[in-house]
Amino acid sequence: MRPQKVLDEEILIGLTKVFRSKGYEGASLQELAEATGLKKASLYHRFPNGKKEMAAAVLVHLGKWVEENVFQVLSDRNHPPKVRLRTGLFGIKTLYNNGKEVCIFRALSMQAGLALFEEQINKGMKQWIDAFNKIGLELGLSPSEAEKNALQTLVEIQGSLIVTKGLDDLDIFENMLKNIENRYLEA
Amino acid sequence: MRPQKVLDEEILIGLTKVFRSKGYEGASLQELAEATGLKKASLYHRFPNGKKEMAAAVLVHLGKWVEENVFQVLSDRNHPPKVRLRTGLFGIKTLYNNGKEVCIFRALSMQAGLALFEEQINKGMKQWIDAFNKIGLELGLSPSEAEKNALQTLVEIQGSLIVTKGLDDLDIFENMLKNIENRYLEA
DNA sequence: GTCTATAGCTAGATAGAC
DNA sequence: GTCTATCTAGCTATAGAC
Repeated sequence: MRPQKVLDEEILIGLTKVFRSKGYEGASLQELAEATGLKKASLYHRFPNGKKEMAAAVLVHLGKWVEENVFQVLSDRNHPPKVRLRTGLFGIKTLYNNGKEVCIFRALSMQAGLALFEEQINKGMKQWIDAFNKIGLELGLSPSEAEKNALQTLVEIQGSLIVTKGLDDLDIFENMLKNIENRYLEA
Repeated sequence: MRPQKVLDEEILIGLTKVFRSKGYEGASLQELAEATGLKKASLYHRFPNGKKEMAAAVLVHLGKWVEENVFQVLSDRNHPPKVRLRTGLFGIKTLYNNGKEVCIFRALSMQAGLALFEEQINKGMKQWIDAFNKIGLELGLSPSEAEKNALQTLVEIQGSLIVTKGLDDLDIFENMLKNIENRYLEA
């Protein structure tokens, strides 16, 4: 076995960067190869099913990151709910690089005909709502309020990312995260 | 002069449909031609600068629709502010076809390197905020509250469109419009 | 496992007849 | 103004040497 020239982790980071900034259709194999430091044919060796598989791998990779740095943090009973909420929101801030980076769901949801992504996106969003629903309950919200707050939180994160980019103003994302935290703590 | 086989309005409707559902990179000249009922070469006769010009025309066309059916409605002094708010929000509901259609800003903001779109998107978002800021003031909000509410409204519209599509649940968009209205009226 | 080279295709865009 | 036919460039993907 010949040693890998580029580690899997580094490849995924490169792929993520390109898909996030260019979207699925906009990301060319050329760019993906350059961003990973591999030649096109080598990328196909790692991902035999081509571009689709690369994008799917990016979704899984980011999903794992969120699982560790957001969902697990929010549900970690070793810490009080308030601390978990704060830490989880910090994970979200990191995920989107303070609002500079786009949500991968958005980047990959624009191309048609790839039902695989739609399902992963649907599942992913449900996980987000579920995670925030639970922390809301632990913070003393009623079931109906917790549910409402969780949906609202997802909407505000997604919406503020769009508006942050459109108006080129990182404060919008930053402030929205603070508002989300305060709404949970005041309740 | 030979008569136009397809009217400008119809062409724009076809182009809009494709760009909105496929995004900029994902929309092929093939599809754009089919959607408009013209052949590719004929499309180039109408839009000599090609795909870029077609997308720009779509932005202008939708911008005019919003100007008429949202901004002018919100600022029409012939009606009381509450009625205007309700009617403007109904225009927004129509614009996005109850949440089934994507925001054109989102559809066109994913491709890189076309500064033209970025500028139009930035300008468009500022207009939205400005319009909601004014109606907020007329409804008796303080300047700082009106500003906050206007930004929040844009975030919630954009975010709810994303989540509505991701979770395939039109109620999310519908309810968010109601929440927006109530927040203004209760203030 | 990585590479060079290239196949096969479709994209965006044009030429020129009518 | 619309069409058929076509160009060229870029795309995704593969073959096969090392």
